[in-house]
Amino acid sequence: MSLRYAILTLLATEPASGYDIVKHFRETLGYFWNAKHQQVYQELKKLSEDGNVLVENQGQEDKPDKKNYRLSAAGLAELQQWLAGSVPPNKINDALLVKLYAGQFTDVANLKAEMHSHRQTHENTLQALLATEQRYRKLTPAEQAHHQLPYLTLRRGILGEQAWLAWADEVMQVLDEQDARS
Amino acid sequence: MSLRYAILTLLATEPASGYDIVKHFRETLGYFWNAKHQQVYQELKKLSEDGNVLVENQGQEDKPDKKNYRLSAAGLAELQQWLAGSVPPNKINDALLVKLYAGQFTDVANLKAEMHSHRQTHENTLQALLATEQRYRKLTPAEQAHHQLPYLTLRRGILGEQAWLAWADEVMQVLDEQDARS
DNA sequence: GCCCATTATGCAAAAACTTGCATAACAATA
DNA sequence: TATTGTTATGCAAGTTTTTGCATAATGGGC
Repeated sequence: MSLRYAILTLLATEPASGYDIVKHFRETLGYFWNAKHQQVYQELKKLSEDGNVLVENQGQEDKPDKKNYRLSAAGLAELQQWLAGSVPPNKINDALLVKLYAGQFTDVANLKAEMHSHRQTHENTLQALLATEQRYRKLTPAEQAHHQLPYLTLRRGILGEQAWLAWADEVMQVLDEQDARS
Repeated sequence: MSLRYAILTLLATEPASGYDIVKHFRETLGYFWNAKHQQVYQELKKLSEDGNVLVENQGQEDKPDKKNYRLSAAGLAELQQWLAGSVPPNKINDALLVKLYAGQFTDVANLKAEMHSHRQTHENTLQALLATEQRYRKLTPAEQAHHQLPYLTLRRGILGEQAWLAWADEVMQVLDEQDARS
């Protein structure tokens, strides 16, 4: 349900195509929002039918045509109405933790390999977030103030990933000990 | 898709009813798995049809009858097959971060109230997890060793919640400053 | 020249998940 | 005594999300 509002939020800052939005989720905002392209296209269609966004077809010469979406007054109103309410706490479903919980039914080597692979992903994410933070820190105070709230969400990503990696170290230590004992 | 394996994992430790499983998710494992009761009942039905679990109707005197599910050999095999593969990295969709990101379109008081309310939830969760950790620490070394992997998932919950709260402090500080300036 | 990645959109079907309603007995509380 | 909470299960319908397929042009590497 909140995908709708995630899209409206992006469009509130600047007009974009479905492709742009998907790219944004994948490359920049993946630490707090993820969606497949089909889901985004479908939601944009609905938003368009409901009058929350306006579409403009843009023919491009060397690339496929794109549809440029921008927020309508009604769209901004709906976003603000959503913002006025409270959002439910996050639902967590973590398959990796299920696997660890059930770890006694598989071998330690498997668990170690899995942790290793996930740690790589999280390390990559953290590095990308830290690089973004560096770029933020080089902005002028006025620019920083302007992006302060998005920056706070970036901080969530950074602190979250650091905590994940600290946890992974604990896990690897225990798994190494288990390995040594067998 | 992993709900299936979360359920098989719980049943691998001990037989349980749908109600028991839901309760377990809600009260104990909510920091890494969540599901509504309907979803659990539906999945148990499928697991039963596929021969992965065995059912036994238990009449109870003062309470409604319950269905006791336990893992079959085929169920254990399927769980182990799933464990042998790798699990995809977690998909994150955090509506609170969307709201913060779009914070410029609402007022600071609203954001502060929302953060406050979420912080309360996370503090309660952390306290519950820390209490569970204290109980674990009072076990004998042999018992601790037996629950070492579930304990590692508990650590994830604790480190995750602590990181969340540390982040919330950063956010509240910024929001207080913004409030003071206006 | 062939394959793959990127840009750009979409339909159709399946699977996963939520919401609303329904039943039913007991215990505690207002 | 009426309502609410806990135990215990489930159907039916809806919404959300995923998966599979499809098209189409350009540019780069082998």
